[in-house]
Order: sequence, then structure tokens, then C-alpha cells
Amino acid sequence: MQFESLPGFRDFYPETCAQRNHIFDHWRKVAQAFNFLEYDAPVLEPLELYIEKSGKEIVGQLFNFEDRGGRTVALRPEMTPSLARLVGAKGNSLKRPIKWFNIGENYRYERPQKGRLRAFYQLNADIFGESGPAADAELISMLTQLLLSLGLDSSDFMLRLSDRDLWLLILAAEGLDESSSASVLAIIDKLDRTERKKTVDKLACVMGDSAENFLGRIEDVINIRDFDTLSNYILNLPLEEGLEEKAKVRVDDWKQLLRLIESAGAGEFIQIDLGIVRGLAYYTGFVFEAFEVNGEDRALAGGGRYDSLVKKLGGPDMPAVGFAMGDVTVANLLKTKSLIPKQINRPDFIAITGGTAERNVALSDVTQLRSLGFQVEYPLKDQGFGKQFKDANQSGARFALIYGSEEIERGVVKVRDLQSGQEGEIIRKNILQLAPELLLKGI
RNA sequence: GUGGCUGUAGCUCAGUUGGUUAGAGCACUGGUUUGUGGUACCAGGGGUCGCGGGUUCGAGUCCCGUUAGCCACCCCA
Repeated sequence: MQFESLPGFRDFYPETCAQRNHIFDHWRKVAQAFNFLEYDAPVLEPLELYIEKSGKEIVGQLFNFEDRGGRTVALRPEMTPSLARLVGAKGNSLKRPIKWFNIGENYRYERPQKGRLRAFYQLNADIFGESGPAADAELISMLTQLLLSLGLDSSDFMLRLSDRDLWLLILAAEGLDESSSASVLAIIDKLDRTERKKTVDKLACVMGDSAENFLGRIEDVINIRDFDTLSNYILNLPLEEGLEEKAKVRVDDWKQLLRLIESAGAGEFIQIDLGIVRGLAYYTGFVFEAFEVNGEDRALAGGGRYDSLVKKLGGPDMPAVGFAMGDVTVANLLKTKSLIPKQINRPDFIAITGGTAERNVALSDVTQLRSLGFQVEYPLKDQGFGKQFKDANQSGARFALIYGSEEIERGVVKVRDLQSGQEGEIIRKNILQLAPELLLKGI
């Protein structure tokens, strides 16, 4: 009986695994550079946790089952609910701002397609306990750094920035209450993948006959790309007094945010685009998504503010903002841009030996080098020199250490730089002292 | 959940109107090669032609079903 991996799940052979880890390494390095702390949480959680956050409809998209204890459980489809639980449980005893990240696998029972699998990794980065735009800016800056560190630049990706608070003001000016606004936002989210006529029909449920004109005004807002136009538009909305004040404050938040992003060097990646509202209703303020520059593929990353979620899941009232970046779309983009290094994993040294006796001598040196952390390949059987050099070359090793009977007699080992072909000799007993210098400066 | 396209060696593929024992390149293993590597030459291993059924004297090839992959829709945390 032959088995294959389940649909939407991947096997990671060493080469692919190295590519995956290449991405993870950069994720972790950048997150740590921003002084985010790494946390982790279970892969299996109570099903209720996800129903509480996203509603019953979510169950159809989960890997869920009943365990032997009769508990209904699910593989996590995302990290945020677990994270909210962790943060909520420690409540106010954690020092703020809380800046945490995680790299973990998530599972969704959906039909796999381009950029979407059933098991995928995500980097999650979140800040709790800070409600000002500086926290949003910190994450947007980090998101930019992440993509830059992987070798992408402004010709490859952009960040679309939007704000659900602004939408609530705009829709309030249209005379809509909170629940009508929510349904309009859901429609806006689907705007570019729905026929215009269908959108008008859907809007008619809220707006009646004026839906057509209303949609026109929405489209005007979505087409705004510069901040001056946006702030003028917002400040001139016909709003009641309380809301008018809110609008002023919010425009100030935008100014702060944009200034910080500019200072962080991420300004050139930002595109104001109120067409982004993000599907789920729990987002409360700024929202953003990173896209491949042509906007063709699935989003590379997405996030925003979710100030009420921690409380909803049983924790204290705590402001929060975060984003997630998936490995699948990022890997796809890196691949099309040829930005994944070919040979990531190569030994520092490879031993080449004349015969059984020489192999034993070599092993003693090899073991010591290994114990110091050098990456050393050692032959497991006797083979001719020609063959060994061929293998040595293929291994991508930096240096070959050649143990022939003649060298061993003289207490030396021959060292060959496999790239340049340059050769030299070193005294065997000095090999541990010389190894670091060798790697640094060559022969 | 719905639809379209595609399944021949680890990978990329060839395989004639249905006709003997299914092929190539790359990769892998060994050799030419007991002292010097990417080339070359020789040899070898590896296939239930995705799976099941049907038509036929005969199916990798035609038909039906099924499964997997890709792509699109639904959904997208």
C-alpha cells in the first residue's frame, strides 16, 4: 500500500524544507529586531473558541472532531483566538505594550487552490495595550521590513491602507446606523469581485432606490489615493456635532500614522485604498494588506486593529493590533522573483580520505570540528579520490580536508578551497585553531 | 460544495488509425579512476502507464466511473 499526503498538505523534502526555513529565519530575525517576543500555543483547541470569535458558519471550514473525552475540538485555523486567550488570561499583569510574535502552522478545511492550502504557516505579530497609531505604525513598518529582508522591494509589493473608523463616519454621514454600516462594509469588501449590478441590488436592501447613486459615492471614496483629498473629504462630511469632533480626531490619527510610517522609511510602499475593509467584522480601526505590486495574486499579508476582541473572548478590555503573513503566497512570489537562494545548506568542510586507516584518523579531527559547531561531512565508506572529489564538489562544501597516508605521516592535512582550487597544508594538531580563520579568509 | 483542464520512472516528457517484452533526457547507484572535482564513455536499479470497471482477439491509447493535482467559482480569519 502506497500512501500520499492528504490534499492541501505538503511534504517538505530537505530542499523545500530549507526554502521554508529561509523564510522562517527572516521572519524571526525581523520580529526580534523589532523586539517582539516569541510565544506558542496549542495546535488543537476547543471548537467553541473559534465559534465564539467567528460564528457558527466557521465550523464548515475547520478540521474538527470529538476527542475520546467527548470534547469537541478543532485544529487551529488561525492564531488570534489562542493569542487572545493567552493575553486575556494574564490580563493586566503583563507589562505593556505587549509585543508578541509566533510562527506556526494553521489548518483550514477548504478546497486548495493557488496560494491557498489546507495546512500553511503564518507569521503572527500583535501589539496589545496600546491604542495610539504608533502601534499600527510599528506593525506596518515591521511588515515592510519583513518583505524587504526577503529581497523584495517597491517594484514587487505595496501596502494598501484603509480605516474602518473612517468608513463608519462616512456611512454615518449617509444616515446609516451601526448595523446597516456593518452590512455595507461587508458589501464593500466584495466590491471588486462582484458584478456592479449585483452590488447595486445588494445595496438596495439598505438604501432602496438611491443605491445606484450611493454606490457612486462609495466608489469616489475608494478611488481616493492621497491623504489631502481624503482629509478634505472627511472634514467636509455633513456630520452631527459629536461625530464632527470624532472626524477631526481621526484625521489627526491619520496624520500621525502617516508621519511615523514615513519616518520608518515605509512611506513609498503605502497606498491609501479604502477599498480594503477586511472580511471579518471584528476589525475596529486601521486595516492594511500587503499585495504583490500588480495586485493579481492573493494578499501576502493582512491585519489591522481589533480593539474589542480580547474582551469578547473573556479577557480585559484591551486594545490590540496585529497582522499575519502566510508562507504560501510569500514563497510563490519569492519563487517567481528568483529570490530563494539555491544552496542554503552547505558544509564548511568535507573530509577526503585515502583508505580505512586514514578515515579513522580523519574522524578524530572531524569530531572535534563538529563539536565546535562546524558543519562537517565525513565519508561513510572508502572510495577512490576521484569519486570523493566529485562528491565533495557536489556537496557545495567550502573546503576539502585531504587525509592521505603521506600527509598523516608528516602530521599535516591538505586543505583545498573547492571554489578556487587553491591548496595548502596545515599542521593537524592546529586544525581547531586554524579552522575559523580559514573560513573567514580562505587559504 | 460547483465547474474546467490534466495524471506514463524521483523530475521533464515521447509513445503512430488500438498491435510483440513501454522509451528518452535529467537525477540516482556502480565502473573507467588507490592522489584531485562540474566534461566524457560504459553498466545498473527504478513503472501494477493514478485506481476500478467496460468495449475488443488485443487497451498506455477508446468509453464510463472514481481519485489526486492544477485552475476558477463559493469562502477567505
